[in-house]
Amino acid sequence: MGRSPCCDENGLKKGPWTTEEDQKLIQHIQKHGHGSWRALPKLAGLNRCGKSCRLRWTNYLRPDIKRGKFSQEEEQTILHLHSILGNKWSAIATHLPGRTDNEIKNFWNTHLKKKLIQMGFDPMTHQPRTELVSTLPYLLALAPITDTMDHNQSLDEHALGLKLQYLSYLLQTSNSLSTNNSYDQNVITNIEPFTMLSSLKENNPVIELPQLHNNNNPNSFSHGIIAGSGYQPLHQQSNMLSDFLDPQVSFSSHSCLNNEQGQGTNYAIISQGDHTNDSSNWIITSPAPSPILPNSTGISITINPGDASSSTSSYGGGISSYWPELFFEDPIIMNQLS
DNA sequence: AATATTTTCAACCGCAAGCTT
DNA sequence: GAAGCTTGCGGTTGAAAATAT
Repeated sequence: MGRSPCCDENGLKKGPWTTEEDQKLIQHIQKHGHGSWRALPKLAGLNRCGKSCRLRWTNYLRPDIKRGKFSQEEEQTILHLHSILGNKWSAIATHLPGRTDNEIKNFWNTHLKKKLIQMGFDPMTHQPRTELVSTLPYLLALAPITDTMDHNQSLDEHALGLKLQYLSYLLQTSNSLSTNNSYDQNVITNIEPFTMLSSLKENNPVIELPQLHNNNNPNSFSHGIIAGSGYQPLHQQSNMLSDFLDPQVSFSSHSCLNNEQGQGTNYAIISQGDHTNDSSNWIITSPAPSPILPNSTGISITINPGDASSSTSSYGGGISSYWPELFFEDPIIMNQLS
C-alpha cells in the first residue's frame, strides 16, 4: 500500500485557514460537492493539499457542525461510550450529532480525562486507580540497599519496611490526589515513585535518590526525564530539550509545576547563554531555587525566539515528565547558585 | 499593566484500511 | 496478487487565548 505524498513537497500552504480560503472551499463544495479531495484544491483555486481541505471541511466548515459547550448529556454519553469503546473517537462521534471526532477527542483530553483522574478513576479503564500499587516493584528496584543499612535487618525485613512505608504513603496521598491533582496521569504515574522516595528519604537515610549521569560528561549529573522504566538523558528524549540546546533560542524562564498547588513556581532562570549540553556554559540568573520543591511534577519552559520577538511557546502539562531535583544535584549548577 | 503560566483546540502527521489499476 | 492511490483515524503539536501572579 502506498502513501500519499506529503503536503509541503509542492510548497503548498499549511497552518491556519484564512476567511478567503474558507469561502473558496465552502463555495466549491456547495456547488460541486467535494468529489476527490486530492483534486479539489486545484479545482477550488486553493494552494492547499486535499488532506488539509478535507480536515478543514469535516472539522470546521461543514454546515451541520454543532458549536459551543458540550451539554451535561453529551458529556455523559462520551463518558459512557468511552468506557465501552476506548479512544474510538470517530465511533463515539457517530452517537453525538453535530460533534466531530476531533472535537470530542479535544474535549476528552482537556476536560473529561482530568475529571476522571480527579475523581480517582483511571481514565482508560474507568476503574478506580490501581497503578499506584503497581509501581511498587519499580520503586523497590530503584531503592538501593546500601552499606548504611542496619546489618541486623534482613533484606526481606528491609523490603517489608519499604512496602509498609509505601502503603502508608498511598493512604496519606490518595485523598489529596483525588481532590487536588489535575495533572496528566502519565506524569503522576512516572513521578510518584520519586516523590515517594524523596519523602522516605527524609525519615530513612538508607534510601538514596537515584542519580542521573550526563552521557556527555561522566563527571557531572544531567537533566533527565523519567521515561518508562528508567532514565534517559533529556536531550535524547524531549523536544523541549532540543529547543533548550538550540543556540538560536533563549529562555526567559522556566518553572516547576507544584503538585499540591497546581501553580507554577519560579525556581531559576536561565538567560542568554550558550545552551549547549555542557551545563557549565549555562547562565543562571534569578531567583535562587529556594527551596527545592518536593512535590514538583514537571517543568514548564517559556521560550523567547532568538530574534527577541514577542511570541513565546510554553511546554507544560502532558510532557512535563521532569524531575527538577536532579537539576539541583548538578554540582556545576549548584556551585553557580551558591 | 506587565509578565508568567496554563489551557484550549485547530491543524498537522504518520499509519493503515480499503479501493482501484 | 502486487502496487499505487485515497480516505479516515488517532496521537500530537504549538500558537493563541485565558488566567494567574
